Amino acid sequence: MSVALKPSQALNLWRDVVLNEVVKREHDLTTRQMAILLSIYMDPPPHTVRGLAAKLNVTKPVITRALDTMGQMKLVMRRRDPSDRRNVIIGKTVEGALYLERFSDLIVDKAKWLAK
Amino acid sequence: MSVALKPSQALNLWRDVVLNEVVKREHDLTTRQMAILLSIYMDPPPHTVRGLAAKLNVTKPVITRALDTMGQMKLVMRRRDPSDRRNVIIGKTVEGALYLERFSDLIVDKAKWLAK
DNA sequence: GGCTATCATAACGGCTCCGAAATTAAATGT
DNA sequence: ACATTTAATTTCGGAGCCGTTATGATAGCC
Repeated sequence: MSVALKPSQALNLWRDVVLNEVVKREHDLTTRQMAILLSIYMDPPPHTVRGLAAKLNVTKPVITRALDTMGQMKLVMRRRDPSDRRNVIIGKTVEGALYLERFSDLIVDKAKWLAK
Repeated sequence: MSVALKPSQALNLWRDVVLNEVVKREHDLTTRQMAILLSIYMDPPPHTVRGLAAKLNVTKPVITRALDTMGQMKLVMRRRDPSDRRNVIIGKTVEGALYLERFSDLIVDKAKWLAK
């Protein structure tokens, strides 16, 4: 099953959601940070700095710094990989899950009213 | 008619699109710039600095600077309002329309494969 | 043990954005 | 005509993110 969406509906949806995020100013994540956050929560684990950097096509310090920022916001968690202590395993948090839950509700709600 | 979308589909859609934009690195717009751009192209004109600032709940310099940046990218256009020369009327460009057309195609395409 | 490779982070300089306050220009009121 | 109001911009100091390069710590190989 697929989700049918017309071009103008897509742009209106994007405008509604982005506008809502800007006005709300809750966490003020950059596009890269959002991509990292969604990858962590929606892609199968484990997630490492190296893996995320490769996926996003950015350098590793970009990931490290984004994790610093989002870690302070409690949206993600870091811990050392016990089996190879060079690696850092990136994990979810309750706050992060709640944030994305609210975010998805917003998208679903805006989508509902698109072609009304 | 409405667009049915489940929470996990919404987040997967967002991840796909945002990831694509990050990897592509075409214009690298901030969230605020994207909100401004989409408002200009999807909301009924006329658009002014003051109006956009009020809509996004930001100060006017934020709008002025975003228009500087996106003007250099040829995504938007500025001209004085002839009937009240204090106002600046913000308009669309061919490049901006093409950019958003490609962007909407991306969203539509990603949406198509969501629940496959 | 010692060499090399790998992973993440820290340090550095550069760029862009931010909000607040000051400035310029145009319209309006008296 | 002149003071006030309104719109947009410029200026200023500060904060955050960027990529490159250097550093530290762990693992694997001989």
